[in-house]
Amino acid sequence: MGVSERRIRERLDTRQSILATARELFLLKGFEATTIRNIAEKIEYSPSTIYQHFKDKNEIFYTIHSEAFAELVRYLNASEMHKNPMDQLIALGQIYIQFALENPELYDLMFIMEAPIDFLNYLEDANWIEGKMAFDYLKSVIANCIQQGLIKETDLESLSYLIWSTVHGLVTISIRKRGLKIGLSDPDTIIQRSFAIFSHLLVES
Amino acid sequence: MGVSERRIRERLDTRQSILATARELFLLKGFEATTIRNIAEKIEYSPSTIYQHFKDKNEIFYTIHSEAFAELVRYLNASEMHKNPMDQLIALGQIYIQFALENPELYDLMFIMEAPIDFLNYLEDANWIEGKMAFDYLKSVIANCIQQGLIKETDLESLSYLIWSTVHGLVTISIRKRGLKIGLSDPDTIIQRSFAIFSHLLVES
DNA sequence: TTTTTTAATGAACAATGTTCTAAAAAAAAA
DNA sequence: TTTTTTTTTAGAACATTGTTCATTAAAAAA
Repeated sequence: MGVSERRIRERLDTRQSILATARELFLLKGFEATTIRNIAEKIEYSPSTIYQHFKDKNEIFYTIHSEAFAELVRYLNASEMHKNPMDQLIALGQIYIQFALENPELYDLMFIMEAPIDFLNYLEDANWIEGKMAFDYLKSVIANCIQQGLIKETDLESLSYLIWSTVHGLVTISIRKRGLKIGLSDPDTIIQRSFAIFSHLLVES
Repeated sequence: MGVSERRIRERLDTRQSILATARELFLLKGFEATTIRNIAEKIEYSPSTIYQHFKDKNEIFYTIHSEAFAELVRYLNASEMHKNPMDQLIALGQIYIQFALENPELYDLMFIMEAPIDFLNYLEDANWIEGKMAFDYLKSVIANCIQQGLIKETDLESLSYLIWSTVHGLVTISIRKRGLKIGLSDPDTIIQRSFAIFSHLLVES
């Protein structure tokens, strides 16, 4: 009897349409401005139906957040064209910045907003697997650099965290509008220029 | 007639009590959980009264945000005990990190949250003077380092932005809880360890 | 056909920021 | 002192929000 299979499929379909609509509205109007009723209206269901698929609003956006990591990984994969791990590391940083600036709302969801990550606290023993995997990948590339003597050996974890923090800081100042109205000579290129300096610091160490 | 003076004084008093209460509740419960009605109840006025002193909720918290910069400056002043500008620069970074970790909600208001800074967009030709002044101060210290040959000469603006971004990134990953549940060996010291590496990169460049 | 399980809804709740009109209080004028 | 004007405060109201819950509709199983 394929009847229960169909029902499962249908259930998954509405779940997917909830997510797709939530994502669309979120990218268009932001997290707070995207309401459950907005989503419900667009998929032609009542608001209550959404709560049969997701515990609350945070869970919806945590799910989108997770899917966004697949997108980031697609971006980051382009770095593997470089054989030299130092080149790859720098490419990784540039691509990370590119992703953040091209998808500021998604980046927000992934690395800045509290709401989606608070959902993790609701689960017990929940690890942030998407973040952990991305960070582990960064660590592995840096480990290669150290192994080949391209970077002076230091604590791998600290150095990785530093590099992540630096690119994260560069893009979040911009995303949260703290770089504007501060008297920069050329606000549009400041991130690239700063990252270039950081790259030199790393290479020449 | 000191009557109008008294009225002005009284008006300022209630304004101050609004701010003090808003700040108190904000530090206790956060921005969203601090409601206009909360504040009104605590100062024993009706909610509408608050709107005679502030345009909206964002303006209240923009004001608190501005006052918080005075607190940050108090912290940063301690760096002037160092005569060597390189020592001062590193102290500056450490103090900045200390301020952020000791006052995460204030830091949030100052450098992460959109709401208070969106208030600036409401004004025309408004500059973010608090942020600009702090950034200019950082630039001046770095300029001293370059002048004394302690840092290889590069673009002052980019380097300043890089250093700010790095410490900003270090603390915001922590404040927005992205450093947890990522498998760090010692999450409590990762910021210090990473900043130490960054300091070495700067000194040895 | 009847029973049982599942899905979906609509109404309702409590809370929010904000506005607007009416009342109260205070100051100024008569 | 009484009246008028101005300022201050309050209270009700509005439109929204996330979320819940009892009820209805639909589908599947018996």
